[in-house]
Amino acid sequence: MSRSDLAGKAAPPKIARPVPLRERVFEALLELIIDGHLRPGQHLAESELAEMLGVSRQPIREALQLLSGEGWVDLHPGHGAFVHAPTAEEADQLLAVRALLETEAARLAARNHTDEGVARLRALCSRGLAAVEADDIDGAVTVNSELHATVMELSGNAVLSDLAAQVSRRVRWYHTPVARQRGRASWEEHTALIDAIAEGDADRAGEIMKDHTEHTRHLYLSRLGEEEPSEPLPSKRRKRRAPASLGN
Amino acid sequence: MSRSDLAGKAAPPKIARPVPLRERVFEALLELIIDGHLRPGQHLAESELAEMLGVSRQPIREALQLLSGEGWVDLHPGHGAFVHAPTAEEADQLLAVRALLETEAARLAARNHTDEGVARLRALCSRGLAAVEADDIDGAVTVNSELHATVMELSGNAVLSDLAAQVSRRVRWYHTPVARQRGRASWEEHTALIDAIAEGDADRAGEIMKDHTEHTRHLYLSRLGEEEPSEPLPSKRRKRRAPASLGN
DNA sequence: AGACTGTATGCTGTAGGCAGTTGACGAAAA
DNA sequence: TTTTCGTCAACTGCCTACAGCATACAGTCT
Repeated sequence: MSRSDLAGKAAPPKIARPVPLRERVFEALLELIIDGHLRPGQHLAESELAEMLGVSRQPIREALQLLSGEGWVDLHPGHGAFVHAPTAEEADQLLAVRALLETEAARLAARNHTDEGVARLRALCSRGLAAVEADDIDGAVTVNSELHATVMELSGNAVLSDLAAQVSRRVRWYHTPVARQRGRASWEEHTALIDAIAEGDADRAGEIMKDHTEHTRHLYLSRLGEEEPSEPLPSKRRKRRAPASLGN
Repeated sequence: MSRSDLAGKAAPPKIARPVPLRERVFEALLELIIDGHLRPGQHLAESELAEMLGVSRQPIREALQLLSGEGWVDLHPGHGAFVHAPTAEEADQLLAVRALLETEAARLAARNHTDEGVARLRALCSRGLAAVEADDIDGAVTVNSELHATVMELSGNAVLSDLAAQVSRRVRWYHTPVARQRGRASWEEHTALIDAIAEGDADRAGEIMKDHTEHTRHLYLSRLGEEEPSEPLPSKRRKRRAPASLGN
């Protein structure tokens, strides 16, 4: 039976699903935000974006709401969307939460480790080291994300994985410039992490991951201190409110 | 000057901002889902909902996307929205993540504790105990949520708080029936937790919160085992695919 | 001159409508 | 009887249009 053969074989690469327009708009706007073309605090008029991207307002609206859900833009009812203005305090909190989630994931991954999973991790680690040797920063960052995502997957907790994915995406906003400085050291820590996971040593894996993420966190904070000496400590909690009327 | 008088006085209760329709639709649909009027796996046709609620399709769409973002419905491009079918495995993972986030929040809250914050916690605890004594389950659940939310707030990490809020809302889907059984014990643990926070003992606060959340988690799992003896262990990972599998 | 009010403009929120696609049912052929 | 193809209905995705509100400006009155 030709039919059952097809049904039995295919499926994995969920073939040919035309990507909804709202998601392409989402990606486009996200890139514009990360690139800095749309600057923090800037008001995003739907009509304007619609004309700019050559689509109607509807997909724009939906994309903006997706972006709002992930914290990239702030939605003020009746006033529209504004590019989220990340504060030093928020970045710190984000990195702290990431550390927490990743640590737990490493612990769980060590507990549920499989040969196949460890092999995938080692493969990614090799690729990452190669990228660093070749001075390919973007590649290294990408592989780094994949590796952390894989650890998440191996944790076996899908909910944890989803949450961490959200957080990681936001973290990558600040992460790229830091990656250069971390360089090799980061990947040596990865190797140690994988060893711990392979041995099923949950506590050690968690500890390594915690140190690993805290390293990047502190590196980020120190970098920030150099660049913006005016606000070295995340103390001021200035809520940026865009329209005047919402002010008080 | 009459003007400055007015400006100086009012403001606190952010007067009369007409709630966007999509949010009211969101609430309405959420209630329908939790109530069980919309059953897991059910297909949600936009036109149908629009007519049912007496609004246009647009706010329905936006509400569905909000619901999707929080995991209440699954959105399949080209096929529409389906009420999410929670599995035992997912519930367990959700409760595990909640435990993780709450534990960290308790630790941070203890570190940043203030007299004012502790006072608020104690007030909530009293209200909760009163509700339990009066056999007011719904009230107890509400106060319980407020208390946990307050601990989150006192942690000082807004990102952590947002994530936990998401998770908690989903947890409450299963939580209500369990609350009855937890009863008094839960609130005694709360009291101990607040004491630890008041003393600034981060480790103890974290430990208590961990035990506290794990208690409810295990209670939920054991309850589940009684009701659905066919699936006592969260082992089967059956990925439910909406369009095709609606047949079975 | 300063403050207040009326008007105008731009935006968001919502509605309605059209085209493309998907899935199902039924009819015809093997 | 089973398989396959054609037709049809329903729904989603997207676009356009309108109403309500907020803000900004200008004119007028004190």
